[in-house]
Amino acid sequence: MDDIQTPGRLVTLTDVAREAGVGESTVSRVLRNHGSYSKRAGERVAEAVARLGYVPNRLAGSLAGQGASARLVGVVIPSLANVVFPDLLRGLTSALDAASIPCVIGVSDYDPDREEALVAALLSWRPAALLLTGLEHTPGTVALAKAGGVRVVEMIDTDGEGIDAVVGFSNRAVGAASARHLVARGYRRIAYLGHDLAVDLRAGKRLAGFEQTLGEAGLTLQAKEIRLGPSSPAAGRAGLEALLARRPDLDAVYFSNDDMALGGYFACLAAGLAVPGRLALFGFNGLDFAAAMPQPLSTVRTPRLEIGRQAAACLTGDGPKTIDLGFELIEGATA
Amino acid sequence: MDDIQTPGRLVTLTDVAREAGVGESTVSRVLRNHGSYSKRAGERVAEAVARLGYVPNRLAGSLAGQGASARLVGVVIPSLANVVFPDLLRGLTSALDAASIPCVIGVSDYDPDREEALVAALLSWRPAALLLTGLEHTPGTVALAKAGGVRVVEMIDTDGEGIDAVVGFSNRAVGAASARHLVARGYRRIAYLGHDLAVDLRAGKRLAGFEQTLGEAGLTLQAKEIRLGPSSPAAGRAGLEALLARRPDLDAVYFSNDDMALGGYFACLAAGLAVPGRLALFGFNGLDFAAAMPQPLSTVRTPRLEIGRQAAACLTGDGPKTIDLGFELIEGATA
DNA sequence: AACCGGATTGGCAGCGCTGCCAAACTGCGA
DNA sequence: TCGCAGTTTGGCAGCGCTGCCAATCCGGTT
Repeated sequence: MDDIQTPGRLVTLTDVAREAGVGESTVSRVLRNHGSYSKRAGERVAEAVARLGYVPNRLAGSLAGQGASARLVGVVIPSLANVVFPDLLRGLTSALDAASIPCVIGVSDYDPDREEALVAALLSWRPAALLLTGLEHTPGTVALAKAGGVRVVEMIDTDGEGIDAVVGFSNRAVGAASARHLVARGYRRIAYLGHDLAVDLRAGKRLAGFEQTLGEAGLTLQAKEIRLGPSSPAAGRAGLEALLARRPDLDAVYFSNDDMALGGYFACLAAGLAVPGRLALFGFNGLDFAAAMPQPLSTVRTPRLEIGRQAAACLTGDGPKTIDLGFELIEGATA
Repeated sequence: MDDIQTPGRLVTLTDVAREAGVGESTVSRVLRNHGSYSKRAGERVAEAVARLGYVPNRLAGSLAGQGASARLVGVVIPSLANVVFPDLLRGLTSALDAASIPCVIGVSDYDPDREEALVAALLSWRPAALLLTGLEHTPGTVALAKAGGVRVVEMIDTDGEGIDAVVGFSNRAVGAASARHLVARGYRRIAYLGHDLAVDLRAGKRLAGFEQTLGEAGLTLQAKEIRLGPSSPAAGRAGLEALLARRPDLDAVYFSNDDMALGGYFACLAAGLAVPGRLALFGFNGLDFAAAMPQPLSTVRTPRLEIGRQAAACLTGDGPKTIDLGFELIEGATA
């Protein structure tokens, strides 16, 4: 009865077996509820576990188990600063928690090389699956992902070829729908206000779809304002002020996302510009605040949580390779 | 020269050793750059690794290594819906990435029992450290954390006793400072508008500090409006409308956070109430948008990223047990 | 030519667990 | 009483890696 644990030594399955007076295999069977064991054995093991405060070592378990892959998934996202990605994680974890599979996360800061490094690092934990953001990766990332022998799911973007499974929506289509909406409402002198496109490729795809549709309607983008750095209301406000100083005749602005649009709305409020009478505003994402604004923001709601959930669902079973979850245009009152 | 891998079998260190024509130990030494090896050995191993596309198995590495603890940290946060927690993770990952230590995350949904389950699950991966949110945990969580033999850091809140290390600020002090500000500005008929306090204990602590300071100034809270569910601009807007319907004579409202305050601001805009002339608004957190509003929001900026960074710093070395990072009151223009 | 200290190297046990197998046990009919 | 099929059990190899140790190598000495 040596209850005092040496600080460094944690309780092992062998300890539990000795304490319960059964074999190691029996303990293992009981703990995983796998294979058959007597009621008596189950009770003795449960008691011993409680008495010893045993916490299984999943490193060892995963190593020994078949396939040798751990019951955890690796997730690489470009940023945590943009609500979109926490929302994605939210959908993911809500679905994964049920199976008590934790996420190991890596943040790439929109840097493809960093993403590659993170993928290598995450694969070294032998995850059951790898979840990436977007479809654009370095050749090295693709090679690693393919050689890793794990299910790979690319989230958010469906405009292109995926490695394995893809869950998201078409950013091009979002841009196109946004343009159609503005054109239908009679706006003609339209500008774009966005954050850094070189790093946020999906925003670039939306803009491409937007411009193409504008072109098909015989219109051209009147101006394009790109603010360096991440998207934010502050960038949106400053950007809109700069844009209007350059082109006071604009009648509508398409923003790279709702954060930028909120800043634009603030700029209009501060300058006393009527929205949408004097200037129409159109966002992207359908964030919470958009509906609470004095004039609900015209935007496109993206199925962020649902993407996370479906991505989790992809991990088990072999559903379809590409799931397009679509999006919803919210008319709002700003455009 | 059997380059074709059987799908199921991944390249192991032994394969690399054979390919490079050296011993396993040498490969291990080269890969970890630990111990001494010749330049020639280093090159041969590097070539073999590249040729085979070897990705080390950290499950095995951690199991075999001394201490048997994995180079990853477990993080439990209550939610991903509130920007605060992604910000925390942001600070954490930015500091941890340098050491290429990934985070395994668990989301408790503000449920202490769920937190306990997550702690047990995370500990089974033998993380190098465990990061929790707040100071209130079930006895089981505390017992697990203490028995886990890992460094435990509790983030955000310093109002109480921690298990091991604590990094954050005093929520009571935030509430007190906010109250002092409103009182000094001459507001007397002050109300509180918050989200569910039973689950967000830190908001409760702020309110306690707020009410106490109000009392010391001879004032009482005129009304308290609690909206069920998570904080959001929509809840803030609806809440303020309800509050004003009940008590039209209020001259200031203290919000549980900036999201709620933004909703309140929208409500004022929509109702044509002058801010702060007719009604003053005071928030909490100092989010990005607060500074971009037509009238910058009066609020308290919390060091969220810094908490994450300092928490990461706590993991290595034994700094002080409690780090109070303070906060900054932003005067703004809404109170 | 024999010697020496340090740098470099490979073999192998063992981390904690699981999967496999054979042994032991059970109840029941012959 | 014995045998049999099914259930329950424990022993042990081995997952891929690291840490330890002893063996080997190297360059310069005596």
